[in-house]
Amino acid sequence: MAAKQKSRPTYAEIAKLAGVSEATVSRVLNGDTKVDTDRIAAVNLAVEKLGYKKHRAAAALASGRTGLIAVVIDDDLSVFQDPFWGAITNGISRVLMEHEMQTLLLVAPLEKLDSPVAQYLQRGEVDGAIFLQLHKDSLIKLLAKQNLPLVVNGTPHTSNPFSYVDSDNAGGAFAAVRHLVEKGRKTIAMITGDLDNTAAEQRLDGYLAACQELGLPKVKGLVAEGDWSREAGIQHAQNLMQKHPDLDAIFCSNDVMALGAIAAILEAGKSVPEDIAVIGFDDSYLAQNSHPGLTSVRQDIVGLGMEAANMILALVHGDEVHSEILPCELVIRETA
Amino acid sequence: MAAKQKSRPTYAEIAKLAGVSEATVSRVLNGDTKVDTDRIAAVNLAVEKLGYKKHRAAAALASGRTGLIAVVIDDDLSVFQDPFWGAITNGISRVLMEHEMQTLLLVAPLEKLDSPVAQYLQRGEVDGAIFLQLHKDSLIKLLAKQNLPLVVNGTPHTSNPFSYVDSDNAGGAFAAVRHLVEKGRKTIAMITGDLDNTAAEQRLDGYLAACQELGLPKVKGLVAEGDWSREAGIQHAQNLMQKHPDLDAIFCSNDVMALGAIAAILEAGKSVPEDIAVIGFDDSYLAQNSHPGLTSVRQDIVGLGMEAANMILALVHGDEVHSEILPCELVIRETA
DNA sequence: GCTTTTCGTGAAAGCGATTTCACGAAACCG
DNA sequence: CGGTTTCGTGAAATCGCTTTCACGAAAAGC
Repeated sequence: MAAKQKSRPTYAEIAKLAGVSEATVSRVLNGDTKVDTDRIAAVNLAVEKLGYKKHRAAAALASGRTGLIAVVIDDDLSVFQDPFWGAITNGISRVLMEHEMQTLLLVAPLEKLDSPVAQYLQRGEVDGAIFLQLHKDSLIKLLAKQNLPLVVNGTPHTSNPFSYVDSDNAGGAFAAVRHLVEKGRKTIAMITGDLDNTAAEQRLDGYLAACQELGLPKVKGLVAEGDWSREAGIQHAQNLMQKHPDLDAIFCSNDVMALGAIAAILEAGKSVPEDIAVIGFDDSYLAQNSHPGLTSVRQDIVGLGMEAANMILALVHGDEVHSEILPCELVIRETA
Repeated sequence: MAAKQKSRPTYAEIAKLAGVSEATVSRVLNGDTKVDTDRIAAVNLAVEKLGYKKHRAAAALASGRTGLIAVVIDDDLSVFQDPFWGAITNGISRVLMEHEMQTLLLVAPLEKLDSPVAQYLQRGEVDGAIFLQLHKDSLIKLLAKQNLPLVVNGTPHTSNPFSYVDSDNAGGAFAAVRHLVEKGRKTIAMITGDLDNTAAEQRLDGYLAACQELGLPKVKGLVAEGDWSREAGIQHAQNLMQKHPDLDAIFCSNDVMALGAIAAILEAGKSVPEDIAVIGFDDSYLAQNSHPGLTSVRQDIVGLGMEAANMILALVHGDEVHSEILPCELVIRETA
């Protein structure tokens, strides 16, 4: 049924060939240092000669460690279209593979604490888990309590003790606003993402901090809460233009809304960036292929993935880790 | 080191509670029908009561079946940005999960036959593999020879005996051209993808077939071979406009090139779709968020994934399968 | 009605690693 | 220099499930 292999070598054969016991083979292969140097060499030689590779299932059964790290994706429909998780998973996978660990993909709705995925994770079938697109903390808390090594992508809402990786959303937003100011823009609006989301919140914080520190006059009504959608971009851009005739820049919390805003601006007979400059966030495919080219804040998504993987490896290994914030970079194109 | 569980129930406990032997428990849990009905019920009841879940590693060790299906992604850099594989992997993952199988992600360069991934696959650590973005057939052939159940996404180059899933690329292209003709377009050019790629080839075939069947006059030089990039779209659109002043439509083999073409057309002072209509392929994020809205051929990517998963399940189960071609759908927006 | 199949079942032998435990040798101690 | 530790090592138990095998009972065949 399964593929037939020319039966793989086992510890028994290595032990015989190297003239040691199976226990010693295990010690060598698991990096136990308290083994005679000659024996280590002998075992390694035998391993080499036989082309031996560990049988994962057997190792997992005996040791309780599976060599698997789950990448958990909270599945709502938006996920299908968003290249973000592809990139981050890619980064994770590379790092894990280098360390002989495998990436197990778990895509499922996580709303319930007793969902199949939740149960699966509690069952010890993976050595650790990396959560992407986290909406609620409850499951994580539960798992953390059970000592499952965990890393979260994105800053958690509550100040919980779990480690996370995130982009410097505030810093990226700050850089965007600074760029606009340097270009002489005076009335800079922002269309935020869904503010339930910590990333959206942080980007708003960065915008507000920049406005303050760079001495922009405080104007009411320049911040509009969007929901990441193109429609929100269009709608809010229209409103903003109407309410603020002197509006000369809009910073959007993602590229989709930025493109929506640009469409609305052009529709209104104004030009980008001459009349109104626009900056997006993510430097997605969209920004790179839009016309005119969208200036946007780039996150190092693959880097986030690699960092997350390194953290989980450390945790599994029993080391302490601290959360990581990766810098963002402003990519300047034509719209600002 | 690994998470500590309150020790899970085992066959021993189920057997005792149900008053049968462990062998019978195994039979029931693996769907062996030749067991007394009462005993089946008793076992199921015990399983329920104890909240038992099979220990995968143990089952894998004993049976040689791992319950894992590898999703293999040939890793070149473009993968990072392309939402395609995220969507298809998502489709795969859902179906597998429903069948208690797990999705193992393998992202790595596959150029060599002795790469780590290649070795891994040959080692029987997965029950089957689904290949995405296949560039060369050699590895697949090797694995097929070793009886590893395989499904490929995309039509293979050579007519090999492995099963595959693909979109009806030719049909999609045909529909695009037909739409253009129905809109009264007379001089329809095509910018293809990299023609080493079977999808690009099939889309070209569809275009050519449509031209012929719909009675378009044969004009030399209306087909330009691109490479999927925005730059190719720009460049070829410029050339085409120059060589064919009466050009009134361009069909592109993907959305990225279509957006490039549109940029070039606008740059040349012409309008879309009034002067020149443009249709892309993929109905990606880009098409949905572009301005003006890009008419594009949609593939059912998640459907491809689900189909691939069903096929691999059948193969693992020992059933025969036949390759699947899923229909494409033209999504009409503003550019054509 | 007696032999031959078939059928359901449990005992027990793996699957291939890991890990505990005990033992002899070497190193350390006072 | 006797005695206690430490150290490297192998034998053997173990992980939890699957599967073969043999056996008694029931069904079928003559």
